[in-house]
Amino acid sequence: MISRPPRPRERGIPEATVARLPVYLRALQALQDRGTATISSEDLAGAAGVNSAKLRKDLSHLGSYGTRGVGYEVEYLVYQISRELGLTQDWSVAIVGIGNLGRALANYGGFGTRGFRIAALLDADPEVVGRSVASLDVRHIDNLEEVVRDKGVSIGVIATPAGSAQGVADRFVEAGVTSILNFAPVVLNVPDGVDVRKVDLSIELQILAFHAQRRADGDGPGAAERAGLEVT
Amino acid sequence: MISRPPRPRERGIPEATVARLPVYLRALQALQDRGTATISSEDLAGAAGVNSAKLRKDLSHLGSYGTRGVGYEVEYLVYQISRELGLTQDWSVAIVGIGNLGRALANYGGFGTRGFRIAALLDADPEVVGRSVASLDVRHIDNLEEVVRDKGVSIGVIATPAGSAQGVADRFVEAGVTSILNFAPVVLNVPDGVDVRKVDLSIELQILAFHAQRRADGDGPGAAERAGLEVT
DNA sequence: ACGTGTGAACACATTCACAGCT
DNA sequence: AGCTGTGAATGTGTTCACACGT
Repeated sequence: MISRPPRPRERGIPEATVARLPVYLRALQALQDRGTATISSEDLAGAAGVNSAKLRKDLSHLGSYGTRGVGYEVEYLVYQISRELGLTQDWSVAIVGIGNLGRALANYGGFGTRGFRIAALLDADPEVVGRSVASLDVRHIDNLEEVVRDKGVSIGVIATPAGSAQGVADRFVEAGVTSILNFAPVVLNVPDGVDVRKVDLSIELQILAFHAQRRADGDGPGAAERAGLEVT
Repeated sequence: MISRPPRPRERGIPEATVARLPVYLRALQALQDRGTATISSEDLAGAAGVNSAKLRKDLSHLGSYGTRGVGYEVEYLVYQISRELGLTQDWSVAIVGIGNLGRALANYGGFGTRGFRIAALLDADPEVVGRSVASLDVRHIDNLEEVVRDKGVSIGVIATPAGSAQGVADRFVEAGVTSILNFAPVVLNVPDGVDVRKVDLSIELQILAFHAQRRADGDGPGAAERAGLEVT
């Protein structure tokens, strides 16, 4: 029903909390779809794979949105978290590098259940430019600045080979894009004020290998200690 | 030249350090390719996008592999980090879900410059089963247990739709796989002793949106505070 | 009676700054 | 003289346990 008075809300939500809010949001949306109206921190924590104290502390950073003795109203929490994450507005995304990965990203429909809109697909390869992917024409990378301006792109996704990534990042930054999601296996250099996040398959595999080796090595003392751990 | 005496090496490398070792390794391999023999913490830190104190503390957890007044021998460090991460042995990987993303993963050649071998591709869709992707035949998911056993799979990659992910995870676990990399947007439930890492596009976008909104909102005070931040 | 919200204790991670080795 | 390795200081994140409101 989303009708309670808007809360004052403190500044400065911890980074670790921000990283978990999308997980809570997804769990809440699933509950909403199932028609659940209210949920306790214990149950929501279970669905999100964290412990309940952490969940309560996280939510407390957004304001006092629960009811003691009862729990949280699902619909209201969905709204509050969405608003906090900036999902009540639409973000325009451009993807550069329409190889296998770029295509996978372009076709990935459920972009967090709304909040994001793919505005353009760009590539340098004349073989790829002009093709239609996910009902969008792939345009040449030379149009990057124009596309960013005309479509109001605020998030740039880099899915190019490693060698091209820094150049694309530079052009994004130059064009005024201050949020970049990088899938290329390189460390990007960007000026202050630009926010880069990276997703790196081989790093994740290497971390898994490290723990797997630990389990095989030591086996005995404190072997299964890191069970169920997730990316943080 | 890899010839110095093997160091004792302490137990228990901090998780945050483990997550950065692959980044250092990649930077070092690039240096090695360029023929650099020796590097200071300052320079390596620059290449890896961290500060030098952090880099030195990280490396100190592996042992005393530097030379005061000089720096680190590139080749030796590459070897030590590789060994620590378990990359001196080969890990057999099975990918389940050969959609756009699964194909992208299968074709992603540089699997951290060796250490990982794709042993099998599996899918439930009869339309996809039997096709050849990245020079491997896609096999039906029903063969999961057999493939895990026969190919010695130790890392399972889940690239299925959200609805199928938990079922696949259960089968991996049942078959004895204790390392899982999950690309499906769900929280996986696994028993203790199983290590799950997740990669989630929409979570990354939502975190970017949060910071972008902050920059737009507050703008003035402490606006560009989170510049250049990366996934940790 | 129940479950949230939160101070206090603890654990982990980063940064500083310099002693100690080459 | 220069750069590593590391204690000490600081900052961040997690968990505990219970007071408080409903």
